Amino acid sequence: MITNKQLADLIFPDVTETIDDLEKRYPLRDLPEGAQVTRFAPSPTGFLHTGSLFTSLVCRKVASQSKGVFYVRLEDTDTKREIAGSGEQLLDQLHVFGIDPDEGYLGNHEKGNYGPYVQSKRAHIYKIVIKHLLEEGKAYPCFCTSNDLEELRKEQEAKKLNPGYYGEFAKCRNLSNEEKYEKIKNGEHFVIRFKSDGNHENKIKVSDLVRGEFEIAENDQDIVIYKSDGLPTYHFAHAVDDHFMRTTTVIRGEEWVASLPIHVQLFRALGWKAPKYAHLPVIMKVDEETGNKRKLSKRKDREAACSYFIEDGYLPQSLIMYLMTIANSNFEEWILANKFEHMEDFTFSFKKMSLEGALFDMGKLNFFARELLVKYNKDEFTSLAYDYAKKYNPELQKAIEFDKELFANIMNIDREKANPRKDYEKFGNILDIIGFFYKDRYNEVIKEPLPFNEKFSKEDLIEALTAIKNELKTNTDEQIWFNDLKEIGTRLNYAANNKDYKANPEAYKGNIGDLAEILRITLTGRKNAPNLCVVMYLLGLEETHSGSIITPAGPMEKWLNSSPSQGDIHGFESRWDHQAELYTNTPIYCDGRLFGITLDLKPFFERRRARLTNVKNHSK
RNA sequence: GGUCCUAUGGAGAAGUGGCUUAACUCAUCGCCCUCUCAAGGCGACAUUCACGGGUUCGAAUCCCGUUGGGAUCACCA
Repeated sequence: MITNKQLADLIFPDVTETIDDLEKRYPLRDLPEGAQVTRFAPSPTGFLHTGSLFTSLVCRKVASQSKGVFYVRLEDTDTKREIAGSGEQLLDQLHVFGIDPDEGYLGNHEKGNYGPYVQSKRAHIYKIVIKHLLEEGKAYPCFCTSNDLEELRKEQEAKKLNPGYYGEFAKCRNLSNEEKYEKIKNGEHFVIRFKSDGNHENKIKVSDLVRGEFEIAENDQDIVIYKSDGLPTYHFAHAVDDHFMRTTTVIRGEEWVASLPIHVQLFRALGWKAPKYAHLPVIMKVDEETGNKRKLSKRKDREAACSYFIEDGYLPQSLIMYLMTIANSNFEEWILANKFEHMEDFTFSFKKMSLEGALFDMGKLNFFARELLVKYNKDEFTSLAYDYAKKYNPELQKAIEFDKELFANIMNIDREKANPRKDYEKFGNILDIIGFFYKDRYNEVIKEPLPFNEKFSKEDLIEALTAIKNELKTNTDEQIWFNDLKEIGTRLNYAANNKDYKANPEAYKGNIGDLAEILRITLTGRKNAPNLCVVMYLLGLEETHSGSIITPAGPMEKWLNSSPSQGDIHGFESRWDHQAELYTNTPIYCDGRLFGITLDLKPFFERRRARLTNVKNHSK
């Protein structure tokens, strides 16, 4: 007659310690009343997922505000999926987002008295507990092969029964100790299963910090707790680790709700008090193919990886702020009232968390990101942008290094003032916005057809630009500059103010805004660009062509004197397709410059340095 | 398919039986301001809370059913 003890000794001959030893080695934590011990337990299988960042944010917050402990545990029991080095990376990324654990696995080292914090290094601990379970007859070795299990599943499917290893289907459960002993002696591969005493018909009450109480069927599956590779499965490791690491609050993704009965059962069988659970909703996105919501997917969605936001030049804090609005519905009002500052003072509550997974909202992220970025002065902003560019964006780095002061001045347009512009949400697309300042990016800027208002004919545009070219002078004084523009406008019959124009639109060609827009589009290639007066100054256009702003080179002159309807002068296709009814196939796009205007910026860039300082902002 | 969760506008949501002719934020649109672009100010955007029943003097709020969405059913976590 083989006893459980003998069987356990056969399987784990080296394990001599007991659960009591472990209890002593990992004593209860000495923490103030109400302190929560939370943990983030990632697998080293890749980069930090946005959902994981969300979870760890909540963990960090809950621990901090209760004066508890937040630690990281590496769950590396799946050796097949493990990606070398990703554990360290995970920690680095958390740090970038300002989430630093108090304890646990910290990448290059461990900290704390409840370790090891890497599961593969805890194998001996799991064995102690499993041996105990074996001795108590609450666990047993199972010799079924994957083929056996596959057949079992097919049989169950045919009979329309719940699939799995349970009750009468749990063949190895009924093996005698002699049989088990024999098989092990013979070197048969085995796993260890937990012997479930649950009944699928029974409902148990479970409680969740965000969902409240609900009922769920008892677990009747004899789940694997010890794999043939000698490592535990998640369920078992969770029970053991969170018990001995003295976790008070398990915060994890919603996908774990379904296995809660297993965990509850495990804790009960071990005679341990289960932690509190909080299952967080998953961040979703609408799938473009199906139109349905689905979990943010690392493979399909770039925003699923936290690194994307960093590489695109978002301030980490903006993502954190956005995630917090998902975490607590009252956060948004709070942070608005607090002018986007000191978000660490916000009190998080599980009750204010929505149960449904929110759709990731890029627009809202951008909103927070702009509000955050607008707080920096030009030098802070420039240095942040430069730090980013050096790491992730060589193009931007080149632009900044070309002339750092110029860059700072561009960034300063309408910045250091009461109601600053909010042009930038991230550093990654800055060049798309201000590329026109840089000569070597100019062709990029005018790649698309320029968005001139269709109400103006080509003749109107020529007239306006020619006048501007000849008469408008760059000025650091916005008032003078604009008066000049108005004068030109008035002469060409553009209403000097909007009221006049609105009162009698027929009497005018357009209003001064239209004229400014024509100039803006010509200079910048866009309908909205920073303050034009400053733009002109920074472009250094005043030094060319005896004070005129636009330098017409050969093609322009040629074109201005040619008839608009003749054929393809320079071999470029028409860029005016949107005005097809007027100018179909009219070749007015010359030498890579729209409208035949060659903005030959070279001299400006060569001579700019001297004039870069002292740019006035004339907004009140 | 079984089990669990869930359902308020384009998005995030407040709302727990009468205070709601449904807060607030983002987005969108409009107006105002203005000397352009912004910024700012103001306003519009769910006569209705997935649908169908019921309870009630009264329901977005409670109950039942239907439908939709999500999660989960591994020697993965």
